[in-house]
Amino acid sequence: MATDDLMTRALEALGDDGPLSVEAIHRLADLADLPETMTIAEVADLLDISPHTLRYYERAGLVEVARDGNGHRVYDAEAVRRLVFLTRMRLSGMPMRDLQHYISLVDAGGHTVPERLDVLVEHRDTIRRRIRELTLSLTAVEYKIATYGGSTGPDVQALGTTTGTDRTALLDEPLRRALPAE
Amino acid sequence: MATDDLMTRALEALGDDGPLSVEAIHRLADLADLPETMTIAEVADLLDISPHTLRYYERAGLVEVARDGNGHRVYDAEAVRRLVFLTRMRLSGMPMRDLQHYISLVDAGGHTVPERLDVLVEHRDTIRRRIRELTLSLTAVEYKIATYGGSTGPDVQALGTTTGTDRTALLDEPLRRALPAE
DNA sequence: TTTTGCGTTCGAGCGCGCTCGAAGTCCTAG
DNA sequence: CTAGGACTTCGAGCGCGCTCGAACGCAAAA
Repeated sequence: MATDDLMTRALEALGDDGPLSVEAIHRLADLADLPETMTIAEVADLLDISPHTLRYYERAGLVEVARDGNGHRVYDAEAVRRLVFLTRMRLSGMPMRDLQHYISLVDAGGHTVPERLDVLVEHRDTIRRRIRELTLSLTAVEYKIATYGGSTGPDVQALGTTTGTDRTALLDEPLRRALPAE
Repeated sequence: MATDDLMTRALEALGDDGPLSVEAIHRLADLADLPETMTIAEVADLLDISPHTLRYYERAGLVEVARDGNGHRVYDAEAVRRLVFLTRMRLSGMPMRDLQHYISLVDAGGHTVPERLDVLVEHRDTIRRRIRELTLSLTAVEYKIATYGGSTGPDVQALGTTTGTDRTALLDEPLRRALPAE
């Protein structure tokens, strides 16, 4: 049930639009059939990050990667899955530090599950806060665009008198109006 | 009408919750009655940034601030409004560079309005993309929390076999399931 | 055989957005 | 008269997350 909720939300998130989401879908769909092993270039390509970054993550202790006869990295499916996770977390704004902490918990064994949950829950809340902030900003920017663009429209009235020079340019009335006091 | 939409969305954004939004409301409400002039400490307080940062923004050419007899900064209402805008933009992730560009357009006069609109529209799209990304990440994290936490629940079945060691710890099946291949 | 290309390690460097410290000025309270 | 505190300028430093370059190794293609 909770699961259904999540699925629904995920689908909603993709609802309208664009190339970015399509890529995302592909990435995720491909997770189903990962090759046994991959080269650094392949993984970099899959995750859309540079080989440099992959080496950096390894140096940072986020993942261990075996070498072949030539000393080249060989990423097995588990390493790739971990990197998918790490990349997603980075993208969602989790700092390297926290990721290192989390990974150290994972590597420490199953008894750290509760602590891992704490980390995840905290991060979840951080993401939620961020989304709220961005939604607010988005509203402000959209309002500004609307009042700028529709100079002929009725919205302009809402801004009050214009002083000839660019007083409306940075005006922040939008949210003052959009958000009733309290 | 478009305006009503925006108001609605803004209110929705505040719907559930917390202290952060409450602060936001206060900040915005206060915009209505700004004092004629303010000191750096007052502005810093209002915007919840440090005096250091305010000086930095000035050095960066984002705002001009007059001095009093003692060489102390005196922020007039317009400067404060601009700083409110700037702070909001920074919070929403607009880089200093873009802000500098935007401000240079504002200072260049009214004929740059179309170009300013371009900047705003682009930033709006950036924010939207970011929100989508975060929403996706949020779903993933929530799913992981759900499957971790409800170890006794039915959700665990969805994860497939556990291999004793921590294979599920970083498993990314959530989105593979949540997002049908397409 | 030489070149091309993909990989390796190591350490340094960079871009961003602050953040801080030093040294000085000025006003006010005790 | 002195001490405290809030301010000034200036330049340096920092934390983050990469990003890059140098010098090298190996292997398949020309």
